[in-house]
Parts: sequence; structure tokens; C-alpha cells
Amino acid sequence: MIERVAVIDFETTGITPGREGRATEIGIVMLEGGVIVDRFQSLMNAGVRVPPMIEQLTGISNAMLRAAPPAAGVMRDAANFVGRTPLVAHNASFDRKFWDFELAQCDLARTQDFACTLLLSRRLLPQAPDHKLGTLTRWAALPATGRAHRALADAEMAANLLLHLGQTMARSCRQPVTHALLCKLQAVTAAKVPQFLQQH
DNA sequence: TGCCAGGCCCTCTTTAGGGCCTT
Repeated sequence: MIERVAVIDFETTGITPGREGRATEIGIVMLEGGVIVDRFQSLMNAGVRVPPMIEQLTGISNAMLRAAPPAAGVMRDAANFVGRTPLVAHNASFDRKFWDFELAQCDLARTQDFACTLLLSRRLLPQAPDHKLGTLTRWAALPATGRAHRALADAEMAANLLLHLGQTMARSCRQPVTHALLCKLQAVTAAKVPQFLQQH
């Protein structure tokens, strides 16, 4: 992939944004020309408690969040870092709703589309044992990036997966693999993927 | 009171149900 894309990952206190679900950490990896050219990572304090199960999962504790900068400032910095760059995430429907929610808390709004490495890997890597980010990373022998379930390590894992998906796609289609083409591919049904690749 | 995510995708489907994936 030649164009610049921002791969994003949130750690949160729950599944749904709102009173019980707030972001606790954000990690962003900027890809350009198929290589990582910049990184953004920060814990963020939204004034909520981390449930024990989530603390166990992510290693992010209430003590760590008490010392973290306020969520609104972190989101403004993250939005400035991303600008209008197209976004990518693994299971983007999850990160998109937290990105939109946390931006809305500081009166900002998203301007770009999300591509989803989960939808794309289901279409391009149907033979994988499952489509969890960690499984795909091991299965495709992608580089280890650090502790799973920390935002920057997961964003970097998703970035490596995106590059792998781009290479897989480039072998089957004639057009350059762009964010817009990935968004088109993720919108077709799995059965129509071979036809889509032939036509592009 | 009782509920408690939601979008995607497959199939023993489409007047539906259940599993996957994210924290």
C-alpha cells in the first residue's frame, strides 16, 4: 500500500461506549509506503473505574489511569495526529464507535472511513483457523509487537496484518491496493470475493 | 419489571438462530 493510512486500537472498560464503557488507552500506527512511519500512544483518564476482569485482560489498572492525562486532551492530540488520514482497525465497528464517542466528548467528529482487517481477513484469508488478531498474527508468521491487549502493540499487529492482506490482495487484482479498494472489498459478500478480485 | 452490544456471516435461511470478534 502506497497511500498513508492510520491503524488504530482502543483499550476500554467495556464493550459499549457510554457511562460504563470508556476508552482507557489509544494506540495509532501511521503507515506510508508499506512501512510504519510514526506512532501515537497514550493512556487516557475518562474518570471511570476499570473492572477487575478488564484490568486482568489489559494490565491497565486504576492506579495507572489516575496518573494518566484527561481523555479529552488525549483525543484532541489523537485527532490532530490522524488528521484526515483514512483509518483502519481490527473489528472496526468496535473501534469506530469508541473513536466517534470519545471525539464527541470534546466536540469533534470523524471525517474519514474505517477499513476493517477482520472483515478483510475473513474474505482474503478464509483458510485461517479463526480471525482473531492474535491468531492471524501467529498463523501468518507476522512480527511480534509486544504485549497483546495493549493499544500500541495491537495497533501495530493490525498494521502488519493490513500489509499482509494488501500483499495477498495485490496477487489477485490488477488495481493498486488502496484504502478505498479495501472498503469496497469488505462491503461485498464472501461468496463474491473471487469475482470482485477478477474485476479489479 | 426485566432486559442488558451490535454488526457481520453462515446455514439445517430469508416469517431465524447462533457463532464470531472487539474490551
